Amino acid sequence: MLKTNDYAPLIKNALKKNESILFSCNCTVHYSGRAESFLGPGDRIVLIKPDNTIIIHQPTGNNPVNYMKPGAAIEIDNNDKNFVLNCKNLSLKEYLTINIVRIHFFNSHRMEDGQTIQIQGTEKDMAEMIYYNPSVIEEGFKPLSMEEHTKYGFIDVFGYDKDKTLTIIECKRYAADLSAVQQLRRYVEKIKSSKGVTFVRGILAAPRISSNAEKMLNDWGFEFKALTPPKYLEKFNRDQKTLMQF
Amino acid sequence: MLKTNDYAPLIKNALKKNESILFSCNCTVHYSGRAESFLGPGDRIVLIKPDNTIIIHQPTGNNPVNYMKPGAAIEIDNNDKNFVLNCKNLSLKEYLTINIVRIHFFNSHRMEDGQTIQIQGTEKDMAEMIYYNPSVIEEGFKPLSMEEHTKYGFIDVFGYDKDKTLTIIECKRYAADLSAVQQLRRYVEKIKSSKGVTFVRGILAAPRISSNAEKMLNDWGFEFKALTPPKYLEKFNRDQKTLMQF
DNA sequence: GGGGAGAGATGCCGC
DNA sequence: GCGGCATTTCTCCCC
Repeated sequence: MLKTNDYAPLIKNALKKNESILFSCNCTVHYSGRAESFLGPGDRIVLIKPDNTIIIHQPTGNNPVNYMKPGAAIEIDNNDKNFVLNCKNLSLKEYLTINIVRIHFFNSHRMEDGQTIQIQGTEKDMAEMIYYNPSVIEEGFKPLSMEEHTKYGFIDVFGYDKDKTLTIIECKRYAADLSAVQQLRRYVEKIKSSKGVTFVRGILAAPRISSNAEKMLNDWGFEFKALTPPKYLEKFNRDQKTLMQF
Repeated sequence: MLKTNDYAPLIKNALKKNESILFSCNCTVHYSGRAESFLGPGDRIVLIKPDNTIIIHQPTGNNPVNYMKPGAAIEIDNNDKNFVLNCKNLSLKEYLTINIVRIHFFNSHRMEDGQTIQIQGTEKDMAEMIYYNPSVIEEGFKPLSMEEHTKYGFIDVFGYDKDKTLTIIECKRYAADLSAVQQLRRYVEKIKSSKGVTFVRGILAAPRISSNAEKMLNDWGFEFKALTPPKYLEKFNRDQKTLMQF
């Protein structure tokens, strides 16, 4: 049975060998950086990755209670009284201190993973759907550009309607809120002033829109188009549903 | 040496006993819900909490590559060919499938933790600092309310300046951007129309402001006040700095 | 549950 | 590094 202090060389060795370190312990945690935080004593799971990411989880909840972004320097301050992990990110001016009382279990091992996650159903997928199938907005809509990073902002879809009126479409993959309306308003105003035209159509495309946002949208003369981001894996999804007997 | 399939009863037993489960495995992951995702084969760490949170980490990066929020139902589909964790959250219509090829290590244990993290240096701390020390904004400023949820919106600080002009202060703990200016603009316009006054001062208080945001702020006749959120633990921070020999 | 807004937001891309 | 913006954002709070 290892004593808490005995884990120091294990951690040092694992860090040197670029292993992932996983342990459970009773500890307190201090953080100082963009904000300040303190977490009193309790059992937590600590994950240290080969890129020196540090993630601390309590036994409930989706999010880590404390963490350090990749690239932290990790020092072990180990003596008869204390077992402390001092983590610093000098460029971000962030400091994390884990005071470890007892380690419940410890593991370190090398991980091999070259995969990148593939995600679909994003806002960009929505913009592409509109660009290649402009009739989902309305008949006669002719897109000119998509995902354009101009000095006027990042405009999702930009084109002319059947009456050759300049039209800006802002996509949201989730329910559109007040800030989405204001984003659209910002783009419309910038395009109006830069092109020197008095009217530009603004369309907010999203699965739905909040009541207050819809009111503001109408006040500003913009339009809402109900549209859901495409999920190309839906075939898989249906298969899964069969498999999992939903 | 356990075979991959042998872990099924271990997981079932740990779930029943409300233990936290930690394992490392080679797996593929499918997600379907708000979006769709697929992650090809590789080594990952899987954390399953007693509240049925599921978190999957790759060997690099701060954020989990896949996850399910607390409350997921977990089923084990285990036979000679496959070892699969099927996770569903019916109310959120989210589904996560982990196809496990090999388990590298496994641990489950009970965790005790009743602590809540204490954080300081938030936007609310900024608003309180202004409310109780209004001279940090300017001499003569008299705050009337703080953190007020009115039908006009959530206004950080609201009061009168030395000339008895209605003044709205929007706080940001980080660099103020375009959306912060538009948020202030929204509040000012709402208060103007609801109070029937022609002029309301708008002040954006933040550590700094982006160049474009400052331009928009000036265009709309608002003001910027450089202000940093207070960090009450700074004494601790200084001690830490000494301890850690920065 | 919806709506609004903060967060130690994080992460990505473009300049 | 800054800026602008999406995110399976997450979380909290109020109505």
